[in-house]
Amino acid sequence: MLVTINDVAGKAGVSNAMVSMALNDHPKVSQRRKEQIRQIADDLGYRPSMIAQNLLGRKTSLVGVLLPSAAYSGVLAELESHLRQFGYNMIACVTNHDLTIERQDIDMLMRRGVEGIIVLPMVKREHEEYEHLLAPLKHDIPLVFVDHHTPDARLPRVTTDDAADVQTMMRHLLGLGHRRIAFAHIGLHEWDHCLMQMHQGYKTALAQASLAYDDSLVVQCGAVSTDETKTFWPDTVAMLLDRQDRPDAILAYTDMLAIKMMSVIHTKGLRLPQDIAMAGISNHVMAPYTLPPLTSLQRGTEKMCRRAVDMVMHLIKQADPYCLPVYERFAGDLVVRQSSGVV
Amino acid sequence: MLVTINDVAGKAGVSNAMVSMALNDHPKVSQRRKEQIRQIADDLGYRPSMIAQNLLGRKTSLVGVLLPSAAYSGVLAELESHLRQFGYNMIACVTNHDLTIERQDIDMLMRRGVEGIIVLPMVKREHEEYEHLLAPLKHDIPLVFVDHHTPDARLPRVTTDDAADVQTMMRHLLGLGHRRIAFAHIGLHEWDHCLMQMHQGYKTALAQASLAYDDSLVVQCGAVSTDETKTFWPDTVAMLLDRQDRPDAILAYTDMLAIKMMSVIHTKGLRLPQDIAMAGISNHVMAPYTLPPLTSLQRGTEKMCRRAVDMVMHLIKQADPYCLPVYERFAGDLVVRQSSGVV
DNA sequence: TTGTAAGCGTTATCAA
DNA sequence: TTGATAACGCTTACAA
Repeated sequence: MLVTINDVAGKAGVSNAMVSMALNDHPKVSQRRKEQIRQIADDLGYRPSMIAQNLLGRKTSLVGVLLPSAAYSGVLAELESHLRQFGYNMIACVTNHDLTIERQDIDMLMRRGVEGIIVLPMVKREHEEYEHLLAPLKHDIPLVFVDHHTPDARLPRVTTDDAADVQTMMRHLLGLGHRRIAFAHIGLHEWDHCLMQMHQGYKTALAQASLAYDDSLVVQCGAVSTDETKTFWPDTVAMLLDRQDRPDAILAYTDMLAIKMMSVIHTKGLRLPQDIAMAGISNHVMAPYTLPPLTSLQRGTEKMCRRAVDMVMHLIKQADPYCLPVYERFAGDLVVRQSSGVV
Repeated sequence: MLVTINDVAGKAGVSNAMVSMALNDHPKVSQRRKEQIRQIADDLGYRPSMIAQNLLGRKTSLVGVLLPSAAYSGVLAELESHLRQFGYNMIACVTNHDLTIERQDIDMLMRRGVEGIIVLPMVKREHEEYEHLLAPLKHDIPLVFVDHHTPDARLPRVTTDDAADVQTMMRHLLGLGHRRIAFAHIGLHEWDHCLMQMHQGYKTALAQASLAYDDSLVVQCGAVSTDETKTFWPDTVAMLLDRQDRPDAILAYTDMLAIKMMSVIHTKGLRLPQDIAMAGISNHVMAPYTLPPLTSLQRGTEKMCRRAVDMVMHLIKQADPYCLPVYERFAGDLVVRQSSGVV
């Protein structure tokens, strides 16, 4: 069994209240007593139970994180590192894209007394499926959405700046003289906010360069299912490459997709970047080692995570879930390598 | 404020004990009462506080996970998914390879009443630096080490079977007729248990094939620093490829390293796998899309994680941290692609 | 069948 | 300066 405050009090021959005050450096306790009690507490290896402390006040120093799948686990570590700067710990829940599980997890988090919740995006979430997420707000437990499309614009959220990032990459490609630039993705759906934004960024960039938008250059080269399994359609890519009016550059919506496409380009015997240029987004660890090294874009994920944590912390202090300017986007940085055709 | 059991009791005009029993389906409560009380509890949105519940018994349904860096975050999600099968939740701590932080985290986890702790490996941990890890054991809180070299052989631990995995891959390469097989890594140290095991597996495989061990074929092609930053030494790889007695195959200790090395092989104008074959370990998502697709080995990480969770669960029930056959290795599965030179 | 009371480990508010 | 005592929200004997 763990040693309690009463054990210390007993050994020291004082009341437990005395021990509590001494260890919390209360001014009304004499220096001698403090030292004596601290000594005994140390000897016994006493450590105050946070459970008991939590029962008193509202402060559990706990934040819940809901993430849909292992795919986001990198963000988990990122969030934890920031949370601990504030002395907070994290209960992580992998909801597996399941609404029922998400509901149960939120319930559990509230019952454990978390002070805030950070929600990462599910692949698919309909608008009406937000109700359970709003429950914590009723109890003044703030929610922050990360990379997430929310139904209520007043809810605090942070995202990467998908449109801006695509525009940045497009400007780079256009600057290199590419004119027919394809945009490759693995699924465009109403609920995929990120992809919609990217698509928008693609169009905007073309418009700004006074180029016509050609719908046939936006191609789906694979698919994601709800369990995050990704399929890749090499045949579609091959068809794209075989076209008379082959694009002179392809912007893939992730580096992973770009790399997969590059393997098709290579087997087709096309030269990269002379025959066709390639660019990805996400700056994957592998990007510097592809053939040729892949031009990419380092996303603002880290900044975004940090801000998400700052937001929860702020909201926890304010106890008003609607007190912030609520939507912040974080743009990334271009990483130029050879695949885009730099001279 | 959250609604408590007393709120329900007040509204129902009964004692709080009544409510507790009714909601816990205690036999000594009449059916009518149960229904009535449940109705009111639901109306009020009452959910019992786990904090209060935790204060009573020892059961917090909480397990702590210590992981050194974001590099292991994939394992985090894996562990969480298994833990939740048992109704347990996870507090994850990223210790950043820092012993002081690890000590604080363990202290925090105990004060939060976790029932068990799963420890992932630090890059560097000296034997004498285990004391703080043993503290939980003194309080009957079981520890399970994952992929970890422990000082006390009686401590429960699971690892991937590094030696066996390398042997599996070596057998594959030898079976294809390769004789001069190099082993590439990014740092061989006394404390890097995994790499030592792999090295051992490499030697064993050679011995079993009645081939001489050539120390010059074991080459360090990069380095890891304590903050997990990995450097790659292309020049060393180039030198290896330029040697008169160039190896006819290279086994890299991770796919990442293999892919980096392949980029050097390509720029040297050597053909893969005709001039030199390549194999990696870890079956990276990218492995099927390298040029040529990389032969690799899917590690037993998932099985290992599942077992780690099973072990903690078992130990929690047993309350005896030394009650298990303690060391289990999980071997992986060969994934043959073209880079190894399959005909 | 129901209510009362004690206790879990703390902290805080009183008196002494 | 110190020691009782109540309180936090819940469970469980025990008494009614």
